[in-house]
Amino acid sequence: MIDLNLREIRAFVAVAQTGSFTRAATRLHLSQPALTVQIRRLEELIGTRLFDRNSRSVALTAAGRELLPLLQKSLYDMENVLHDARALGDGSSGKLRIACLPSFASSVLPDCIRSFARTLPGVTFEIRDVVASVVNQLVRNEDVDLGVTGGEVDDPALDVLIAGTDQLCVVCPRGHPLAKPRKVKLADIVRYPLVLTAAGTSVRAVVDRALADADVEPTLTCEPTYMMTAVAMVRAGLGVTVLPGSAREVHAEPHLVARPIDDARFTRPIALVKRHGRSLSKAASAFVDVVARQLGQATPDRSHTSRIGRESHKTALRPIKSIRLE
Amino acid sequence: MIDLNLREIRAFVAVAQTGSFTRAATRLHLSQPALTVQIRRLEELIGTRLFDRNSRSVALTAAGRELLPLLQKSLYDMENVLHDARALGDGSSGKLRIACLPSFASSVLPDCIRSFARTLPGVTFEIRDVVASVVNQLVRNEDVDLGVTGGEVDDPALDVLIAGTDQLCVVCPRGHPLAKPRKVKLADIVRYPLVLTAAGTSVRAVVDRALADADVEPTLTCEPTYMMTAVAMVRAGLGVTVLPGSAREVHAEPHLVARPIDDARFTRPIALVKRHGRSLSKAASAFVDVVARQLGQATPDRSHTSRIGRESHKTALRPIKSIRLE
DNA sequence: CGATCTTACGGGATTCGTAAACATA
DNA sequence: TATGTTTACGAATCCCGTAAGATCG
Repeated sequence: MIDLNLREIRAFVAVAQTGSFTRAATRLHLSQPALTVQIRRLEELIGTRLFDRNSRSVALTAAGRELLPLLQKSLYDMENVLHDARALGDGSSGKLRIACLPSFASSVLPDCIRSFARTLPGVTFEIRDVVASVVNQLVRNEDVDLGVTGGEVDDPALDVLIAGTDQLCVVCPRGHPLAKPRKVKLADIVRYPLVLTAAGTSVRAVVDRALADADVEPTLTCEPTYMMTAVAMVRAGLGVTVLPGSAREVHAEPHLVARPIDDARFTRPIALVKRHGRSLSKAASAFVDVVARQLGQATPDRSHTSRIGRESHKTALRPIKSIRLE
Repeated sequence: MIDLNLREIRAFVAVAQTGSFTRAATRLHLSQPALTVQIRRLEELIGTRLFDRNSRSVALTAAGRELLPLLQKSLYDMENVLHDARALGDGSSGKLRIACLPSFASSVLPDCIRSFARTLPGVTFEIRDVVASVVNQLVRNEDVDLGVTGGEVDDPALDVLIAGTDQLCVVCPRGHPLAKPRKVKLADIVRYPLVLTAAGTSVRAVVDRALADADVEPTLTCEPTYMMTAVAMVRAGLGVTVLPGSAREVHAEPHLVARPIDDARFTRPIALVKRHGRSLSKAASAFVDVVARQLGQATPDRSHTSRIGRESHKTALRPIKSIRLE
């Protein structure tokens, strides 16, 4: 194994280019005798003279002439890689892999990425919008760097970086009785036929538990897989549905209204998680900061009851204020 | 400027590949704490963690994962270049550029190359067969590593490595009066019409000086540029010619005889030269040795008078014994 | 003789190995 | 608790800069 220093190659290149030890030493910010030693070391390492030199002239030997372009290219490549490595290190480049709940992916996440890209434009993203259980699995397997998941996180393989809650809303047509009262209670909701997303999502888990708690059994009209389907069914008058307030689908229908449910059980835990035992890259922790800031700005205000339609489209790029930091 | 050691990259690769500091240290013949320090140095240099590690597991970080293939490739390339460099250094590869008199190029040189290639097959050759003055100029300009030149060498820019003489021969038809006598003298030759190669060659210079010395003026039938032309003219009966005994053309005509001239002035100095102040590569000095050995074997014997024809073709690959070491 | 490379040498930084401390499954 | 990483520290080495020496044009 050849123990070589990049400095020695730089020294060789510098002497070859300047044709003088003295000038090369100046360029390298080195004393000239030190350069002599470096070149000699390199020559001994390689096993041949690289320069024919005397007090008046320095010239490449045959071996040096053949080696110069090769070593120069290797040095250049290596320096490029190290440069890239530094960029990776300080977070100014790299790829951030994120698994994310669909509701978050379609609401807060795009703004986070936009905001993030303003300060670190070199970072690219790989987003996977999947249900909570898959998010957890992807983070566990280190297939992603960060995960936005729903439900309680009690997996020791997962570290919670940001915890929050997502306010669940009841979605009903404008003019529906539920659109009127100041506070919507669980008891009010179960009076109407319900459309609920299929089992497996964290929202459905929350709703089922709350219903079981209250020992009520609502009429289930339908159990679609996608939230957008649920919205369409409500629009068609098949009943009302319960969705995360952060979900973009909630605001997609002009004739529907979303109202927060005044019941502590109807909040869904949301967490930004990473794999336990794995550190975050600079870029990743910068992203965590961005998400925290984005959510920190969020004020749980009337936007829950905001009417859907042109107004909401105007503000479509602003974060949806359903998620609250804990 | 990043001051990096190849050892540190090897350490990174080894740990990444083995997934363990201990195993990597063993592979690198290093104590494990030393490895820890090396990795830490590299991490500080790059500015980011490369491994997430605790007492039970070692895993690449995101940055490490992206960097590993890049650094591995750079390391691989660099090691290849260094390997090639060593091969260049010990003479087992490289290109040898030689400028050479045509007579030498067609006689002794091919055997030297063949003999050389047996021990150092990795070395390639670039041969230029040119007249003496051009040989000298090419060596002076460092366009070639070695030169085989004719005539006295008094250029301070040229170092003589091997000095020898080339016996000049008179070439005449079999049965010609000059083919008979035991010793051929200058006076014998000038009785016949002469074919002499054109001015500029070292042979012509030698002959001209000898003739001037003796104050004789021969009949010049023709002054061809190429020795082969001279031989053809002698074959056609236009006269006799004087050629270096080493020239292959001398033996190309079955009906001609070459006889050494018994006159000290009819020897042409031959020298293997290099550029003054430039060292020889390992391969080059090995080649000088081969040439010396080849010429050392040469015995200035009856081969001068050897009849031309099938016999000479049989021995065509053996060195032509006209050149004598000094 | 002057410009430039080489050698000599002392001080400081680097790097190694040993031993002890520390951490995690 | 056992395995494996990190920290601590002394010793050897490496590497630089200064100063003196050597060499070629």
